[in-house]
Amino acid sequence: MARTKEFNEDQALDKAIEIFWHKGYNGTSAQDLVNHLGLSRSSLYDTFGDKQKLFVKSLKRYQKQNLDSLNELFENAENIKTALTEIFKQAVIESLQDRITKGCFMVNSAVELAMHDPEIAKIVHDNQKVVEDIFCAAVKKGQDLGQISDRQEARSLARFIFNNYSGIRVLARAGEKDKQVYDDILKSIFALF
Amino acid sequence: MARTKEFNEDQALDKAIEIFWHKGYNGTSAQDLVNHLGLSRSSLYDTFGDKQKLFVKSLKRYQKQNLDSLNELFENAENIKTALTEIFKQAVIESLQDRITKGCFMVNSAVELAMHDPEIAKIVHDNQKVVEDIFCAAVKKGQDLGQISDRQEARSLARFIFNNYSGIRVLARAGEKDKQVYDDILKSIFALF
DNA sequence: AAAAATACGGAACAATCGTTCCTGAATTAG
DNA sequence: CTAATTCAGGAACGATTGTTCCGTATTTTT
Repeated sequence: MARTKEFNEDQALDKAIEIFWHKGYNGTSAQDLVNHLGLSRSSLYDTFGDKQKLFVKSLKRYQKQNLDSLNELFENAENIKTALTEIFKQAVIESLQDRITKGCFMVNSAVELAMHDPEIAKIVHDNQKVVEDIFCAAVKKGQDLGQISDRQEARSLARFIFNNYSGIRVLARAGEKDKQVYDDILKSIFALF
Repeated sequence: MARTKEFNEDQALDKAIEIFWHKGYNGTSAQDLVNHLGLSRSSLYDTFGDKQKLFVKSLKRYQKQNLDSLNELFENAENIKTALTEIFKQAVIESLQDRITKGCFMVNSAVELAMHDPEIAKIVHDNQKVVEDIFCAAVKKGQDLGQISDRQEARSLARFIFNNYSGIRVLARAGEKDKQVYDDILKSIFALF
């Protein structure tokens, strides 16, 4: 008996990801959301509750999207070391080409909010754990296949990779546009494998 | 013929650093500043102009303090590799012991503001350049003294070090309290030297 | 002592914040 | 058609935002 929803909730969430990613939580106003999502104030609050709930939902969706593509990458990878370089090279490409560089939504949120919002802190921490596990499994596989040096323990390498990924995303967020800087970092990172 | 200032401007700036570091720019209200600095609203605005100017002054002071201690560390260092490990170990100690972990004020500011405030972007970028140069000079010296492997170029290693330092500070800001995580990262980093 | 200058606390500002509510139009199912 | 539900738009909410201003107290210099 009801009118059907005219907007796609997931599409709206994708829009929310965009603007929260770009401006941060505190930097995004309710008016920004109305403008960017194309929803009315009322629809927005009826659908998502409030700003914090919308943010959490956006961040979780972003996380899922990234984890999915990360898993897919490693599943289809013949060479693990190549796959790892692809991840970093992709991050570099995004950092250089984005006219407005947004870095990583998860990293940005961790820095801005993890200390002050326990719910965000949990998401960030879970994400770290899961990504680390994915890296760790991949490294192990790579070591078994003789594609990655086993002079370092897989867990240790995984954490190291995660750390450098965060660093590069911060660099991007800070607006670094010199490809050589990224390439130098990558060169050092992969000297370890 | 004038009354003298009753508060120390530098001490007030140190207080401002504390609260901006903890809560971020957008997360810190004028009332927060009044409460934490112990100044009246009027004195605060008379002395520092406005919130943005106060933030810029705070960040610059923080930068100077850090650069000074960084330079001092390397000047007095007999062994460069040891000095580098000290820097990271110190960051880890701070990350673990701080009941409320604040990460690095410069990294936090880069993530929150560099995209949206050109003045902050310039500070962040300058800082990156200067720190990178300090690291680079130190690495070169270390390589000359045979304390650091010269399989990697100094500039590349310097950027790599900077990147990992950023990463660790993000990890701290995200609330990571597991020492093993940091130690694993450090182990990988210094396997390269 | 008089005059000049500054710090102070607090009132007050307009603007914006996130949020709620109301109205009327649109669309669906029975 | 009727009833039910959701839409959009905008008015309005109280709270908080960053900022300004004023009156008074305090201190310094002449």
